[in-house]
Amino acid sequence: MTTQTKQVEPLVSERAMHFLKVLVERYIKDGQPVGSRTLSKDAGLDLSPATIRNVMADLEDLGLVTSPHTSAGRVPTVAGYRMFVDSLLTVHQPSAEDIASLRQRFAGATDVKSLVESTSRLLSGITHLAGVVMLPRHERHAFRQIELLPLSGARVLAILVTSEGEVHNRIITTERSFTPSELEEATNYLNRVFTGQDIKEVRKRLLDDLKDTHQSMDALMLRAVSLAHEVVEAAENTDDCVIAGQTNLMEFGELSGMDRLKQLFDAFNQKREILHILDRCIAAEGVQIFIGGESGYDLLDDCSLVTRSYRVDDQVVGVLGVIGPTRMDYQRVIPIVDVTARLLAAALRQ
Amino acid sequence: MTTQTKQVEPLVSERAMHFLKVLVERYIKDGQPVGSRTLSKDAGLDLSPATIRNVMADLEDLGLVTSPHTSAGRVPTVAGYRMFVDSLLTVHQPSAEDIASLRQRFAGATDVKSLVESTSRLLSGITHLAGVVMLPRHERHAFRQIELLPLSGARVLAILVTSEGEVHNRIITTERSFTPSELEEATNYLNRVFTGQDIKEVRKRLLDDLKDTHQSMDALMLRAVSLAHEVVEAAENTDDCVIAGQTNLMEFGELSGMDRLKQLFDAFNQKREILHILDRCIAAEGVQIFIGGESGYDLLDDCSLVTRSYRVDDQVVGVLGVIGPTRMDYQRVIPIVDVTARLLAAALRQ
DNA sequence: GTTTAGCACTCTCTGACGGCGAGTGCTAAC
DNA sequence: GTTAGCACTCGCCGTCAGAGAGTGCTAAAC
Repeated sequence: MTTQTKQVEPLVSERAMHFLKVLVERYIKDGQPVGSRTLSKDAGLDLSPATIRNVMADLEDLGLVTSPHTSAGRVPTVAGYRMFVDSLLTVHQPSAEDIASLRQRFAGATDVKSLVESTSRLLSGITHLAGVVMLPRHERHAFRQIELLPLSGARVLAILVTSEGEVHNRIITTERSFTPSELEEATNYLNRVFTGQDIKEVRKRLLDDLKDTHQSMDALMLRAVSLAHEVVEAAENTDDCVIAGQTNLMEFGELSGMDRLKQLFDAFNQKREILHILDRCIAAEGVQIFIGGESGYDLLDDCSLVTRSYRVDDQVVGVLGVIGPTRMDYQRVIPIVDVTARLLAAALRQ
Repeated sequence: MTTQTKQVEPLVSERAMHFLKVLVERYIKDGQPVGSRTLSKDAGLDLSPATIRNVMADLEDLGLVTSPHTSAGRVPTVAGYRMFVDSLLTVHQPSAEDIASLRQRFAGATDVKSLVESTSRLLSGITHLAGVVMLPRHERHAFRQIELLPLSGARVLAILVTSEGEVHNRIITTERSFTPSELEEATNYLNRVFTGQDIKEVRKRLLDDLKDTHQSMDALMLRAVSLAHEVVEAAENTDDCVIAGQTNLMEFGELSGMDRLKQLFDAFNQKREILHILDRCIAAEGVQIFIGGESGYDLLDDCSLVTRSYRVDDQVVGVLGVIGPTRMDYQRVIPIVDVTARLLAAALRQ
């Protein structure tokens, strides 16, 4: 906060930071409070445990570490992790085997949905955490083709294809039944008028048309427009995400309260809250990290979230990442999330 | 086994069966071993605990109950549960509120996939167990329409619509790229020739056509046929199932070994083994019950499975059911599974 | 002034011990 | 066939003591 130009005692010494780094690394590895003796061996500097105890007391005063009870070692706090990832972490390239595994498994995905699913599985498999990938949300979809097919009763099957090759279909129940030729006429009209246009434009125009009922459109067109409108809405509301490898979280002792875990899984199934958090990352550049309660959701109190937005044609289309315990191997996970986002973007660009 | 006509001592007395019934009911309710004292109060008959202890010893010899340790009450064995559901259970109609809840929530489902998903959620929600619903596997799909749209590169978007209103789409990479008019020609050909035919027939004919390369078909048609063939295959391989409410299983103490549960969840995610079990139920009439290891999968050792096939037009199309601990409320669950299957069948019939 | 050794203290973990409660099996009497 | 009585067996729970780990503080050493 109050960084001054005068060469003053730094708020927290270089050495203390080094110890914090070593402590966090050690804790991430073992999952157990680390004591002064252990630290004195790990740190490389030739200092006795007693000295280290003094440093630890300082770090505790700063709120960077804490001890579960009087005579246990120290454990990083959320602030400690934050300091670690912000300033202490040396992010190197993902390991050769990780990157090989990533590239290799990024092969034959046939459509967007399954590409996203396998990306999520990939993330979870490689990190042993839960992977989460938002389905790409294009800012603009170009309307390509619509097809209206009669079904039994007063139901119509509407199929909308975007220029990106996505197919959305929906069964719509109408007030009266249409003959095949009526539907064909409507189909032709819609395709003639809207093909190639941005889907949001289409939507707006459709809404306008719907309001001006007294316009020259006859009842069938009106109805057709309303059908198309429903389909367009369905196409727009495809904000969803795919979570994979939830069960990996069951292997971490620190999350093992059964009811705690149940709540977490239930939240994953609901997806709403998770999506809400991801939404907040969508605008951010580079890898985002939420540690512990930073996400604002109590449920994720002892979880961390590492995300990265991915974009196609310089336009953000989604977010992907992993969820795991605060005690996760950030050093390894961050670059993995990073390259996965790039790979997914590349795959979507086709 | 050796039921004889001569009026001989029955293999197991009427009274003992009554006690077994009461014991199972009590154990299902409380989840704790039930002792002779409790049983003597519950059973209605005016018998002292000592008498009941004798009966229990008999039941234990028959392998119908067991005690976790010397001085605990008795607990039903798999054989005990089996006897209970086969002979002792009085299945009555589902409670009024259950049936109301079922009917009410069976409303607005728009397509098959989401209907199945909500059915699965419904099952799990109402029973507090895990619900599982196989996607309907029609014996015959009628080919209705195919659409082939060019994408960037040598890729083609193929959309197949069945008479049942199901839409299958797939991106297919071809050796060379086709012009829109070429694709249109192929589309017209396929629709002209195959519309209304059974999809299996179509498949067979396509395969035949593919073999006779030297026939009069030109290269484009051949390729189009092969595209359609791929789509048809994709449409056929939609044997999948939807599992909902897995987390409900976390609330049962008896399944609470964390690693045990993880294995179970992993199996749910794989779906393969679950599907395999369900497949075995597909031919069976009425409600099927697998108790404990009866399913043959170690993973389900202390789980039971209650399933029911559902059919449309007198033709089996799928299976649905619930998975829960062996200690589940069969009396309530069985009729729920039963009517849910009927309701789903009705909904599919539209 | 920083570092270190020494020491008392605190807290967890573990295993042993014993009493309590629940329930059984057996025997003998009704 | 049924029941009362009794000894016995376990699991559960609280207590207790000892070991181990690690701290905080103080005083001495560098």
